[in-house]
Amino acid sequence: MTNTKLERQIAARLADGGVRLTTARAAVIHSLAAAEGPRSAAELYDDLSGSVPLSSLYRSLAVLEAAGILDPHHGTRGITRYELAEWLSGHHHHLVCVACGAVDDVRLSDAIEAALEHLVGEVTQSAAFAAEGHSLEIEGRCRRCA
Amino acid sequence: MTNTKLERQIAARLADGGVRLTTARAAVIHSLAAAEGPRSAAELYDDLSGSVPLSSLYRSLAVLEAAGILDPHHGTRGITRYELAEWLSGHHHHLVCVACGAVDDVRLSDAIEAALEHLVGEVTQSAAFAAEGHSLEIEGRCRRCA
DNA sequence: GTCGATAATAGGAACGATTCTCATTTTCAT
DNA sequence: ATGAAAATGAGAATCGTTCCTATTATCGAC
Ligand SMILES: [Mn+2]
Ligand SMILES: [Mn+2]
Ligand SMILES: [Zn+2]
Ligand SMILES: [Zn+2]
Repeated sequence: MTNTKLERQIAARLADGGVRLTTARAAVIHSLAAAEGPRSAAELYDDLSGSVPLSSLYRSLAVLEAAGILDPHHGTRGITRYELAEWLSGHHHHLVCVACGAVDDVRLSDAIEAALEHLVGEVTQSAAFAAEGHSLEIEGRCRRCA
Repeated sequence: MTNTKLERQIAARLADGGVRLTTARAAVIHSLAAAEGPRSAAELYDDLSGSVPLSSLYRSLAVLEAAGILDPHHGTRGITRYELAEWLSGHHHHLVCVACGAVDDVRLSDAIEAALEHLVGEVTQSAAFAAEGHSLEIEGRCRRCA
């Protein structure tokens, strides 16, 4: 009965919403926790060797997103990838490969992140827009596609 | 025979690639040039009152993207929106409404944009990643959804 | 522990955005 | 005007995703 901090946080949040942590949902969460970037339904289906049917997988993803456990990320070719929500994984940004579409996480140093938040604040002061968050995507070529 | 600078730039680029500037393609470009943010195929179909069939519209968008005239933007619910490429419209960023999905352009001041580029440079120096561009999306609520 | 209410699952049908196919039409250079 | 190449339009096909429904698992009350 391992109980990491992450698992406890997730269990608590799900219990809060009256959502059950089933084995399929736990499997999805473990795959995503181990991943180095957001994963699509198809990729997770592979990761889980098809042990969770696609329809159930999609439902799990929707439920976990609604519960605030996962955040969706809309990438190339209309494919949605999911990752642990930032309150679980920490705030970060993405390196997106323009050649293969792979997405890797990148964490900014505190100084850089602070500077970025400052920029966002300055931008939205003028616009009639209530900012709630930001995401910086750096586009380029990954190792393999370099 | 109006010939704005934008039209001349586009005509030249298309000629370069042996791509014809047909009336349908010109109509798409005019709609996008007038828009205040990226537009989806369905939205353009509306803008053009169905005068360009959907299949042709999609083909036009693909051709214009391949020619470097348009840039795709992948948003919520697997919907791709297109806008004029930045070498035509100028570099800018986006305000994305988390409620309705609307996307508006936002241009950063030179000072802020320079600071942002500096941040991106610092980030990618460490990562094994050849950065080619960046996009900052500010998420929040638009006027209507506030 | 059993029971009933409620939540979750599996499988497939249905859906919507996008792409493909192909016969016809338009365009351009000659 | 003529022929080659490019573009079009209508619909079929594809693909990611969502919906439906009958069945099964889970939880709390007894
Ligand atoms: Mn991430
Ligand atoms: Mn834009
Ligand atoms: Zn790559
Ligand atoms: Zn809105």
